[in-house]
Amino acid sequence: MKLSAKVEYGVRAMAVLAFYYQSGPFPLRKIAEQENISLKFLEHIFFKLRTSGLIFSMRGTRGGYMLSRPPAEINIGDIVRAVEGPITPVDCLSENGTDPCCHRKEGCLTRQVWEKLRDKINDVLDDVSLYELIDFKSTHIK
Amino acid sequence: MKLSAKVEYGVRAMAVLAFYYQSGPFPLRKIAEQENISLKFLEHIFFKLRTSGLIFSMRGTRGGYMLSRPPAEINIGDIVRAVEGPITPVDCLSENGTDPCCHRKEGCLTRQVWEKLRDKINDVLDDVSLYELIDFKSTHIK
DNA sequence: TGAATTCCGACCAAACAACTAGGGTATCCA
DNA sequence: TGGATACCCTAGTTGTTTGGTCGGAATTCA
Repeated sequence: MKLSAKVEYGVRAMAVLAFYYQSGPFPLRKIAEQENISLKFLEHIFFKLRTSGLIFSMRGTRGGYMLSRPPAEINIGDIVRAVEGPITPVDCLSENGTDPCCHRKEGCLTRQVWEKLRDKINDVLDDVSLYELIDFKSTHIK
Repeated sequence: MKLSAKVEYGVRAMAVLAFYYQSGPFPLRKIAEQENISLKFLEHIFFKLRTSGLIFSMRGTRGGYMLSRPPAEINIGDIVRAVEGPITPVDCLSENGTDPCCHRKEGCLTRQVWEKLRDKINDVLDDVSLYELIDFKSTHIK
């Protein structure tokens, strides 16, 4: 029941982008330095974030990444799902019906528990936006 | 963000024990057959369930396992934590303070999100007891 | 005794996670 | 135009976890 390091890094990196939103494209190298994350590793994460449409990129000497929506419109759940894929506490809930547990949708006793769990996890993660994250920072740190 | 197969098996096996509660010790081999789980693998799982105090065992020819409390007093969260250990969405939340994220408890922006996530997961899992699981079965299947 | 059962430690193979390496390509600016 | 910078892509490496097996010892009961 763990999130991966990729997700942690992804969220922290996106928080940086949120903080510098409206300052033009922000280079990955700086994020890597600020957050002490391997640049090469971050590249992989940002590939997923970009193909998920959460950010866009600009190449060249003054290039970098930018959020494609305002921080208030990007929530943690978006980032988690972009980096890790859809949240499925047990394989039984994913759509490829190749597992023996789910022959009978009615008969799987535990299924409804896992469904509720999945929904609640999504709820929590979708309830916090990047804006709230950096707003907390501004209030308590700066 | 996945539960392990151990947890799935553990919950299903505990549901069987709940169903045969008050019928004396129930042998692991029968559970393995009913639920189509490797007996040897189940042994590992039941070691954890036993040392966590959720079940007790009786050796010998008519031995087996029994719930140590009524089904209504054992919830899914108990089983998950017994088999997988405490739920910690990110390592940052576990108590060994060896990670770089948590020098400053106040400054970790994302920490409160993960804390809320952890709490909600526990809430969902603690909200369903074995009794409710097998009661659902009795109502809809039998 | 012998069969059925729990208990216990070691072992193993495959998958996964967390990086790392290194080059390729596009773009920008001077 | 040319070099600097940044993004893009493939693949390998290393260590841990997961899921599972094996063999055997201890215990109980008929």
